[in-house]
Amino acid sequence: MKEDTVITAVNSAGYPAPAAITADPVVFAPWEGRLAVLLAPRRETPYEGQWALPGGFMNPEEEPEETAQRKLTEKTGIGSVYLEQLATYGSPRRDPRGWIPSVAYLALTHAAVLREKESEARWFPADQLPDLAFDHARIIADGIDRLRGKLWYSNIAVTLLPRRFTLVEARRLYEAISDVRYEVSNFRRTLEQAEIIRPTEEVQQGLTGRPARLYEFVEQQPSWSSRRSRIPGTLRD
Amino acid sequence: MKEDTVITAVNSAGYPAPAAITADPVVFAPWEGRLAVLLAPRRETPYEGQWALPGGFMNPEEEPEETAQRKLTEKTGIGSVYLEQLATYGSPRRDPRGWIPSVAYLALTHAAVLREKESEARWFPADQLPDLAFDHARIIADGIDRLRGKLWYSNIAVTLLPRRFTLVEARRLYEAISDVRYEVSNFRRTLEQAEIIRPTEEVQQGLTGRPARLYEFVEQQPSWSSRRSRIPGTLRD
DNA sequence: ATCAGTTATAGTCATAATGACTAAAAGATA
DNA sequence: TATCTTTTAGTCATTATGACTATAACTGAT
Repeated sequence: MKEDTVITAVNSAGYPAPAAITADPVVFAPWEGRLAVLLAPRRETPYEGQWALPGGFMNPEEEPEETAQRKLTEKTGIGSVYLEQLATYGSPRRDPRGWIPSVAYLALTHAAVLREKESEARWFPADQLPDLAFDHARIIADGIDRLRGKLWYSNIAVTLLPRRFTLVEARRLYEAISDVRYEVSNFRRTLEQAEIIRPTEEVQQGLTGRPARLYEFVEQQPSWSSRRSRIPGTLRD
Repeated sequence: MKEDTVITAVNSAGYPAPAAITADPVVFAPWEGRLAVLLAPRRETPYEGQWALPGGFMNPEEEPEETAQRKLTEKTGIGSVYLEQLATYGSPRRDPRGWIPSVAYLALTHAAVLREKESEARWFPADQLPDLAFDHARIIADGIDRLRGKLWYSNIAVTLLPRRFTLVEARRLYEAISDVRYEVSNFRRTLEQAEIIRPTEEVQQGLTGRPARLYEFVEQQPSWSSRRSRIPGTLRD
């Protein structure tokens, strides 16, 4: 495809159609104590050389979520991750190539799944992003908002931590996402009382100090927490 | 267009493209004490004669949200409503005509905006829906979930009530949406304490009994409530 | 005018949750 | 064994919540 070429499409009924649809995963992971986003360099026009979300064109017969996962694997080598739909960006001017809406996905995983040697993709701290292609900066900002919004009302963080983790690890993650410091003791009480996490029998040997107990998430699949708060009392009967 | 005709599209770069994209508003309003959804009868194949969301095809150069509003007005005569993106339904088999993703919108308004005489659209109780075209039953279910989820954590109900309202009106609405009965006194306390609503000087003369004070929403635009709950104590500094 | 009958508002109060601390436990090291 | 470090495990005053009870403001009938 030549530079500055606008792609168009007309359907068999004679009406203009979108030139294509893309699916773009916004992949988050804890990385060096911070929340990081996975970006891949663009290898083609437009925005060649700039960083972008590791997404791409949907194929016919493909669910958008499948596209997000497939493109993520193609561009970064990363396998199956947690995906939830974020939003669709459909402004007709968001892509210089033409009318190409994008379905964005919130994706969560661990930083370790990326083999940096075998991929051109890289982690970037969520608050220090490079120049991004298309409207991807906006999409990432919306992804961060979603993640923050669900953090304390779901066990969404389950996908960002190993199966067993210490309270310090969990607290660092929550602090990295929300950009707020929590009081250690109350942090544990809140998560335990909301039945988001549960202690196990295991402890982890630290380098120094008392060994930390290992915790696990109560449910395995991310879901909204059952605890209702701020909702007024109901009537019996 | 003939029945059972599949529409296809190929873009100018030679790749298959979606045949079209639609935008579908899920319009809610309080109606006869219940939560109701606005539906319009389909006048064309496929699903001719069945009830469907009042949406339709996006034009090029159009934002999806504009499409949702335009189609709503075309099909029901209703003017500007509150719109927020709900989700995109992109399964390649969701529309028998071909590859046609739909961007669904949550729309909120008052039942009175529909002039029933001048439109074929109708309100249906959200828990008594007729057979629906496409995957619209699923879309509406997701819309109800979204509305319930935000009910107590935002002032989203502002768009469903008149500018000034009584506590009983507000409570009936909250009960209709959440399908839960609330204790009167605690209901008021919760909404006032969360600074979602605020009392005014006015009172409304009822048919019988003590007149009810009129309330208003604190902010005018729907937004997430500032009150943080279940989030553990932070550290000072 | 007074007295029910209604519908709203305005408390009360025991219990639970929250925010801010303090104490103690369990390891490594001097 | 003393000391330093990192975690866990309380304590406690304050606030929020759930479930009631009391009072206020109106209408209509005696």
